[in-house]
Amino acid sequence: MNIMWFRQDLRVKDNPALVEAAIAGEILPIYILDDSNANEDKMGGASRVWLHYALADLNRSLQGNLSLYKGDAKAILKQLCDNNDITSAYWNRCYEPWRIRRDKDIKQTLSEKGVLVKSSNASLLWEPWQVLKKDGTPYKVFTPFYRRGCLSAEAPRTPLAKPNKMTFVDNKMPSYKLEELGLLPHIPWDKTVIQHWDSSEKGAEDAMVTFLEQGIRNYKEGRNLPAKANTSRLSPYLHFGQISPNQVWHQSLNREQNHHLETFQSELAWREFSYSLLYHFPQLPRQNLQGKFDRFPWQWGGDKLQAWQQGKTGYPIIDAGMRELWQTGFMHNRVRMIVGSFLVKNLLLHWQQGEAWFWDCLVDADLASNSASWQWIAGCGADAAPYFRVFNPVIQGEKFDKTGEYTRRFVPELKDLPDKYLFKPWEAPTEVLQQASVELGKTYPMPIVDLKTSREQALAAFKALKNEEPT
DNA sequence: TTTTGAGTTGTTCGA
DNA sequence: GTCGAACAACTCAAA
Repeated sequence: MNIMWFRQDLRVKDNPALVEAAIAGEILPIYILDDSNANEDKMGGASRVWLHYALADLNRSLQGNLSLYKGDAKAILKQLCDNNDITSAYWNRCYEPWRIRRDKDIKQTLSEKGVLVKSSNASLLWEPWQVLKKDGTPYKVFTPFYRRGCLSAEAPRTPLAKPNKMTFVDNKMPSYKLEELGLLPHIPWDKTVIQHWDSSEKGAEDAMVTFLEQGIRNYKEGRNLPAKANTSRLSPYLHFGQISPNQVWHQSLNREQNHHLETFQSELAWREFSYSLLYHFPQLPRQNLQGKFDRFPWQWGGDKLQAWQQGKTGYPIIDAGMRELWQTGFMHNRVRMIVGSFLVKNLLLHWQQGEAWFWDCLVDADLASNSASWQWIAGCGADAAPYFRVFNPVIQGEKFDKTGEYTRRFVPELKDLPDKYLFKPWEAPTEVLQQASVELGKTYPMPIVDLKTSREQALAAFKALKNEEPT
């Protein structure tokens, strides 16, 4: 019999390893919650909730045959082989540094036991080792990575169908019930998050179809407007592999090409770029990619970090974003940039604290995308924004949430403020505040930093960094 | 090796 | 209100 080890590929359609296992013969499908090898990259709270429902859905697709385990993957796989007559094991590749290390070790161990091991690519359009510059080194700038590296490489494979026949066998080794994995929190905050989503494979396909039929129509501009449904919202499904980038890529290529579709395709390529960075620079989640930023005077902890996390900074667009994150496990991309810039450049807090908070709160938390994006906004990453690019939360709010629909949705205590003052309530005349039942410092906080002075502080710190002698 | 052109997402200031 | 320049050079990629 053949082990099909599900990991970040929780789907039955377009699953190369599952296809291989089905061809090989009888399948023993398993999932292992491996916290013991993840160390500081252990899955966050929101991701665990998503995973819980994704596993339930996958198990249904496999007619209840998915065996669940938790613990060290190598030990569990060895036991599985000892308890069953295993001839081969199939899985799809993961790219987090700890998983690469672990899987390499497991592959060797199983091979030594006489088990045939085969891994496939199910989650990237191009393998990170495949897209390199002519001199064999990895790209550090997105545009040439995508245009020359990706688009001139071999086209991504076309999606595979669900295996038309899957034969399952009895697993002789006892496994866990889904509830016993302990993925759901003790305090039931998960209900409010998960009600915003259909975290199934079908939900992924529905989201893709809805997006490609509706949201894409005005994607290029609309994707910046957090009140609009112009973004794909596919990120959690892509992270857990409930849909593959190949399915999305080919569905998008099947349509008449225009600049909206091209913009969306390049967003899929940003995901690839993040994975390439993580693969070639495995220190990405923990170290500044540009070493000189090690001397940047970023701070750690304190009241301001807490205010940011709780959505109580006194800047409405920031607070709306942070509350969207807390309530739904998601934040619109434009707002992620605004809150990120604010944390790093106005509060002067280290980007790793933002990364850690997102990691815990996002249902789409992804080591590659999360760390590459935080380094980008902090200015210390690959292809990073110039240091003088500091987002102004008032202007950004006025520009991208003109009608205030998004901000009022998540900061309802300001819903009666007129548009003119919605993004800067501290400038509103007393009678306007009274009329809107807003009492600054009571019903809504005063700004925790001054935009002008904090901006100047950040610019000065960046400038000092530049002028310092290299160590 | 040297040269050349280009680089996701912004803000402010002054004309 | 609108528009262009300044912000600061630097690194990357490719010819």
